Amino acid sequence: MSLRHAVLGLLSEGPASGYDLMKLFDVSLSNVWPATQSQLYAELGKLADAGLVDVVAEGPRGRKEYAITEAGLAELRHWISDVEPASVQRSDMLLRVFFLAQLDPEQARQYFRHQAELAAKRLEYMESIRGFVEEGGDNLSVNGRIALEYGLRLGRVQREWAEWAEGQIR
Amino acid sequence: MSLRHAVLGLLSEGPASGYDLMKLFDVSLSNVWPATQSQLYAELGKLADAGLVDVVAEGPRGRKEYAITEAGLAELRHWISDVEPASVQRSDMLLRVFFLAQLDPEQARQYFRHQAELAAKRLEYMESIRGFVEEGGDNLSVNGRIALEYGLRLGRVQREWAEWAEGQIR
DNA sequence: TTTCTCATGTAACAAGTTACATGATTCG
DNA sequence: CGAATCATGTAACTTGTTACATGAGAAA
Repeated sequence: MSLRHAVLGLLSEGPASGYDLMKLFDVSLSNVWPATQSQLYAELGKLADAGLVDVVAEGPRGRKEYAITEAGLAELRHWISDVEPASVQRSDMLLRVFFLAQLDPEQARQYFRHQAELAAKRLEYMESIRGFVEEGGDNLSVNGRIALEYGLRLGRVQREWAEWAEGQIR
Repeated sequence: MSLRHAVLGLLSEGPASGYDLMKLFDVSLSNVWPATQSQLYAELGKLADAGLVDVVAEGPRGRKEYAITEAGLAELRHWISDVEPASVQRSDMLLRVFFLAQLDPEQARQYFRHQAELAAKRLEYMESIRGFVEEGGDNLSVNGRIALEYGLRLGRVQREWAEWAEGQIR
C-alpha cells in the first residue's frame, strides 16, 4: 500500500491535481517508488472514495485539485511511524549473481565490471541532482537530501563491492 | 520476469521438484527475491508449457521432478548477461523519509534510530548465516557468499547512514 | 492410528505495467 | 491554424499475496 502513502505524502505539502502529482513524482519520489500515470489517477480515485483526500477545486480541462483530509493525515502519520518498512528488497542484480557459474569466468568478471560502471554512472547522476536539490528549503527537499545521501552512500558500496567481486572470480 | 529466471537458475544446478525448489528458495534466494509456494508451482507449469523445463520423473504423492532444457539454459544465460537489471529499487523505508516533516523532530529521530537498530539486527543475522554458508562448495554457495558480502556492506552503510541522519534532524 | 511432512494445486484479490483513447486550452 | 502541453481516464495483462483445499506416505 505504499503508493497510497506516497500520494498522501505529496498532498501533505499542499493541494495538487493528478497531473501535478505526476510531475512531482518524476522529480522526487520516482527514484525510491516509481509509479505510472494510470496508477496515480486510479489511486486518487480510491483515496477519495476512502475519504483520505477531497476534491477541493475543479479547473479547466476537467482538472481536479485534491487536498488531504484529517483522516488522510492521520493515516499518513500512522504509516510512517507505526508500520514497519519491508525488510527484504528485491534485487534482480543480486539474483543473477547466484547463477554466475552459468557463464565462463571472463563473462562473470565482465558482469561485475559492468555493475561497477553502472554504479559509477548513478553516482555521477546523483552528484548532479545534488546541486539542484541543494536549494529547496521545503520539507520535501530537506528530507529528499537525506534520501539522496543514502543513494550516494549506497552507490559507493555498490561500486566497491562490484570491484571486489570481480576479483573473487578465479 | 525474474521469478522465472530464479527457478531456471536453481534448476541449472540439477533436477528438483516444486517442493524441493520451495525449500531451496527459503534458504537462498528468498533474501533477494522472495516467492510464495503458489507462485512457484504456477511458474513451473508455465515454464514447462514454454519448453524451458521438462518433467523428468514422477514420484510418490504426485511428486514431479523438473529438469532444465537446453532452451531453458540458453534463456537463463541470455537473461544473466544481456538483460539489464532493474535500475530503480523500491524502498518504502526511503519513501517515509521524504515525509518525515509530518512527525515532530523527536519522532523523526526515533525513526532513524529504529532503522539503525534494524540494520544492526540484519547484520547480526547475516554474520550468523555467513558461517553456515561458508562450508558449501557448490556454485550456489560460492556465489551466494558474494551476494552475502553485498548484504553485509549494505547493512553497514544503512546503519551508518541512519545514525548520521538522526543527527540531521534539528 | 494419529500426526507430521511431503506434495500439488486453485481462487480471490491487490499492485504494477503498457498501451490506448480522448479532448480542452494555450502558445507561437 | 497547428503543435505542444494540460488533463483525465479505461482496458488488458502480468506479477505478487493470502488463504484455502486436498490427499498420499512416513514415522511415532
